[in-house]
Amino acid sequence: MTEYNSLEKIRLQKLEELRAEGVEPYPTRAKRTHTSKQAIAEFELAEKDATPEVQATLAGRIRSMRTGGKVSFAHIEDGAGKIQLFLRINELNEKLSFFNKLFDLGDFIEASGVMFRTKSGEATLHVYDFKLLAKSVTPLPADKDVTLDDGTVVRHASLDNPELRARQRYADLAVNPEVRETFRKRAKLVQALRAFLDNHDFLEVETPILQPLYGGAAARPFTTHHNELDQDMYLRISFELYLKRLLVGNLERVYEIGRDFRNEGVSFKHNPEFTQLEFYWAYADYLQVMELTEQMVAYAAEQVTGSTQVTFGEHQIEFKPPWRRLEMRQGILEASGIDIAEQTTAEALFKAIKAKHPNKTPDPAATRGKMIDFLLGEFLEPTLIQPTFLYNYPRDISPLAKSIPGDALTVERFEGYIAGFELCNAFTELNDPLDQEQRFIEMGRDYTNDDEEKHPLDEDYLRAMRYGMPPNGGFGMGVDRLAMILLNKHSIREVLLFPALRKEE
RNA sequence: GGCUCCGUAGCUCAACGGCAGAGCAGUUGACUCUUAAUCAAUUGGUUACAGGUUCAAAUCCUGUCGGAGUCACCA
Repeated sequence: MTEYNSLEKIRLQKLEELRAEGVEPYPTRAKRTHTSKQAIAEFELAEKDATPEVQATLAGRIRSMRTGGKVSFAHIEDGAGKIQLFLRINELNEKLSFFNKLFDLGDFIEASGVMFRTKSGEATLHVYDFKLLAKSVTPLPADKDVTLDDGTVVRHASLDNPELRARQRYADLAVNPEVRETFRKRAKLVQALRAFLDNHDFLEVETPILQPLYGGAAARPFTTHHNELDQDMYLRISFELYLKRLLVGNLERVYEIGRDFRNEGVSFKHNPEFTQLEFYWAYADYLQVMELTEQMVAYAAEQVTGSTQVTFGEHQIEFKPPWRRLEMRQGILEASGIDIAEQTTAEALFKAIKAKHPNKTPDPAATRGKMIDFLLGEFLEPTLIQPTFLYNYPRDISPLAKSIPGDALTVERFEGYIAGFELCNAFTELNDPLDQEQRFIEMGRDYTNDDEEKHPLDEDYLRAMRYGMPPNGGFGMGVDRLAMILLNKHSIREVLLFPALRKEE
């Protein structure tokens, strides 16, 4: 049974009074002829005539009320904006006090009347009749600023608590217009990415989220169970292996935008489910993917913000191609003073790091690739503020990427870095089934200490590859992270409508 | 998971061993052009939860729950 607080009890009482007056507080249908924006625009146009006559029926939520005995004002807010209502006893008679007494902030109403301009100059609907559309029982968080006696203005942010804002995103959206704007822009971002790929002849596809075997990344999966099949299933950790199966099927350019699930830590840049974009491009290599990537992201930035240059915290980020290209060996050499090409084994590399940076050493049991990744994260990554393609990665941490001809330790892979963190990951895809099988086996050996993290060997994927897979370039990007950068939000929770939270109570 | 900080009225916050407060919101009344309306009066609390120390606990201690930050983890 719901327990109501004192404010809610008062509103429930009003709800009963409304019913007693014969007013249905939740009528089935609403009517409107104009949005707030349309009504104002139409009125401003009509004002050029001597006698503007714009009749309108508006619908929206009451956001402020200034009630009086014989005249009241209110603002309602709809999807397009806010508009003021003017209610006068002359037209409404006893309905005015009915409005003053029984209507509350947060109620949805429908109001009909004629547009006019108040003495203070605001385009306003002179209300001839109104109707309740939905009673609000729980008050929305108050939003108002107050000037104190000493003259200082205290802004009472309507809803500021990050936990409440995330848990009750509906209330956050209802009272914080800038939050609505953030999510409109996020939608625009996804639209722009989709439009860009569509225009480049990529086919949008949907592959299984619920999979008998997970793969395509090194991450712990969520596990579930299908009752009728009596079989464990996994929520996907990447789209990669399914999308590449489609290349075997002669679909030359495919992409998917959807949700990945990784059963790992939560942080300002990690949510257990996140939106991923992956595409695979037959007959292309990672250099061509690089070019397409910088074009795509620049296009998206422009569509979302109107410019290829955006502000992220203290940084001005310029997305206009071409982006900086930095070979990983060179980047790590400059950032840490260690040349990974000279250290061809894990043992040698560990010694070199320990000699140079005794306070910053990786796990001595790590593979060479993991140590290189450590150097990258520790020394190089924080310095990559402007969009940068870091390319040529160690083979042993890239089991799905193709080796550089003549270099057994390195693969054709790049990651895009912006504002000091990883945005995307791409490579010339491995299409040799025998090499791929070998890599799976190697991964299994490297990860034996941690069962959940090892790359499971996907027999069906190898079978698909044996039919023949065209050479291709593949790409993956965290859409939430791009949204963070474009919208200048420093936590992934700010760009997710409903971020993962522990359950209440 | 480790460490640090936080949880007080519907919302935003004070009080930091000595009577639990303010602004907004709410309630009652006044006001026929208000607009972050104004004026007068007024309601609202198991201080997240459980235990302990103390003459006295929102305040100090322990535990639990939830959150934030950070580290670890995360190609």
